[in-house]
Amino acid sequence: MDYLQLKRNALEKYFSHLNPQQRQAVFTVNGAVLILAGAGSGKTTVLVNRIANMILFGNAYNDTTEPDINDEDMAFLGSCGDTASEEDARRLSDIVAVDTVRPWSILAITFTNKAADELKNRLAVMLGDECGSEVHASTFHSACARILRREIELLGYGRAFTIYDSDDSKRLLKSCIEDLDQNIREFPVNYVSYVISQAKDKLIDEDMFAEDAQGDYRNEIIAKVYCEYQKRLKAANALDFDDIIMKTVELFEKAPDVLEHYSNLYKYILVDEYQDTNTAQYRLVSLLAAKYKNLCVVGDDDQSIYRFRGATVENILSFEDEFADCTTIRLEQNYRSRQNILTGANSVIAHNKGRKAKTLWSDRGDGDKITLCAVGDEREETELVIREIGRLRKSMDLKYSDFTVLYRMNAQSNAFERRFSAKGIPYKVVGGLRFYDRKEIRDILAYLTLLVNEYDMVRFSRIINEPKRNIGTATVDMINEISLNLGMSPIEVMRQAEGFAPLQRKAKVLTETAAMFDRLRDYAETASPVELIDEIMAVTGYKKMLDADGETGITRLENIGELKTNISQYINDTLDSEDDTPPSLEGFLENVALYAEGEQQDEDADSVKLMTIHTAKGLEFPVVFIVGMENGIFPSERSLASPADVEEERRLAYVAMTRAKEKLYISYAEERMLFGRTQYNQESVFVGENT
DNA sequence: ATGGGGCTGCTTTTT
DNA sequence: GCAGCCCCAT
Repeated sequence: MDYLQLKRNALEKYFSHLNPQQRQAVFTVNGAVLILAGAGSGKTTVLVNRIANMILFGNAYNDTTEPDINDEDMAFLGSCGDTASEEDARRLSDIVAVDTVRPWSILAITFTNKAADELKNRLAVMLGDECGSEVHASTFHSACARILRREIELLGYGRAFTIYDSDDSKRLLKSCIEDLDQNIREFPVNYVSYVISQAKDKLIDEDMFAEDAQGDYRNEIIAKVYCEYQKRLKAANALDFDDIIMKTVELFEKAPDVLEHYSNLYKYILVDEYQDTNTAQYRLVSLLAAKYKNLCVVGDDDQSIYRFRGATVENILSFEDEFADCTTIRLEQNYRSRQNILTGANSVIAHNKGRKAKTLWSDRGDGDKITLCAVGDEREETELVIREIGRLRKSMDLKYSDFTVLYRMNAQSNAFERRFSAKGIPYKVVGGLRFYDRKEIRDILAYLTLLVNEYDMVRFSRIINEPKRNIGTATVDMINEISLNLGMSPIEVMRQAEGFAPLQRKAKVLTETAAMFDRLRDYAETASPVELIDEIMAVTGYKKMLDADGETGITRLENIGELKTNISQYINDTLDSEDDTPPSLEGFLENVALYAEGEQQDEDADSVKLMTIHTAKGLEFPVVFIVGMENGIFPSERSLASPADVEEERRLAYVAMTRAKEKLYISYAEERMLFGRTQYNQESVFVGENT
């Protein structure tokens, strides 16, 4: 056998735990690659192995040059086993490697921190901790925030910018609408926020929006609000989530040398869940990949369920047109579910038009048929689920944690929670209120933020009278107005309260409070963040306030204790990771803003899981109940009018069905109490489509 | 400036 | 059904 043959055999053996399509994806290193990865097809495994291949062997598999090889190495190539040890891998790499990629030249982008963490962990296992952690695996937002921390001064913001989540940004938006003297009823914050966010997702800035709005009364006003909102964000030295992407694109377009720098740094780019990218993210990736054109995107158009937040399936659908020499690979073997479940899911999704046809298959056997259950009302639905859980626990020896109930809307969890409690069935609602959304946590974080960025007007307004200091809304509005007009920070305005006529009556309390902030800032110079929180709690009277608040006060103090634990953990983790950035308060706050993980849930707890289908994406469970399969619920009432929306709902149904490994139940009720009213629904159109 | 009572409105969610 | 928000009374 010649060298090329031996080399390929050896590499195929090294990756023999993958199927042929997965291996093709792993070996295709250069140029544009589209990996259409069906549900449960081992997508993350492919990503991890592809990165490992790039680092260890580079383009060895497809390279056709024949180097001089000594007999000993040739013999090794012919003999190296399929359970290659790390030593064997090194030697194989020494012999065959061609154009290997340095780990830090790889940018792997995901949507969630969870996905980024999983990628990092599996890379560390496969490549060793050191090499694994050198790969840049992060979310769109943290990758961009990292870049902006270095470069944002080019756009006129300060490097200590704060990141506003949707609650912060809605507060700011509300103040803009009110100050522009608009009727809040006619321009509800949620609506305006949605419109502006949609615009930002499409890279439409306030000037472009104003131009497009000409002649449309509502949009003309929204354009004014948008403009004011951006002005205030900048004054507060803050970016909202959408800005993080949009400003990075703006930076790259304005400063070609900066783009050049990052293009040279990230020579290989991988994007996970590509079907969920929006226009801004698409543009960002295009800009970064334009120079070397090594772009690999992974996704499944059938699992695109985030259209409502700007995701455009078109990005994945048109990828092959965009990159003419693109290699497309389909992963259709499913390692998760029984065939009967997949057959049902395939048959439902086949009703969608304009998709990249895929047919999932499994060699795990047929398994049971999907169980369809018509019930009278939501009460009967819960009884059905409880009965089946009891039955299967006995007959199949399953644990509570093997069961999951999936629903379309959070409001549907209520009926299950009540009945599960009544019957003593342990359950856990996954998702919902997050730790960092709690009032007390947001308040303490607002204090911390102000010590880093005293221009942050939203956080200032949040806590300046919390606990009560007799500084009411009228005074706060006045401070903010002066601050905006003079370009001073609100705290600076308070310091100089004596000098502003409208504030003179309140001057005493204002200067005192400003002095308190100054002392805290001095304290922060030398104290650890945990000590700083204790000092804030004591000095501001926040602790006193909670102490006086009985039960809720105790819980809230406990939560703040939890926050302190999180900070210590962050500091330890950052020290351990030998990252180039040392731990800091700023770093922690960014971490909180971009990594607001949900409630820590003990994975071991033996409980039935309740969650929305959106939350379940990417997860798998032995037994799944999809409940409320009724027109008006699923597909949702609001989607019924638009075929495109119903298609998205159908994809959602597909995601739900493909979560199940062993058994799948689908139920629908004739009558259902929702939002305090009884409604009568027909079975969902999707029910009939699954056979 | 603050607290209480009525009214609305309400998919899906991550960053 | 209920939470959050607005307005009004104190």
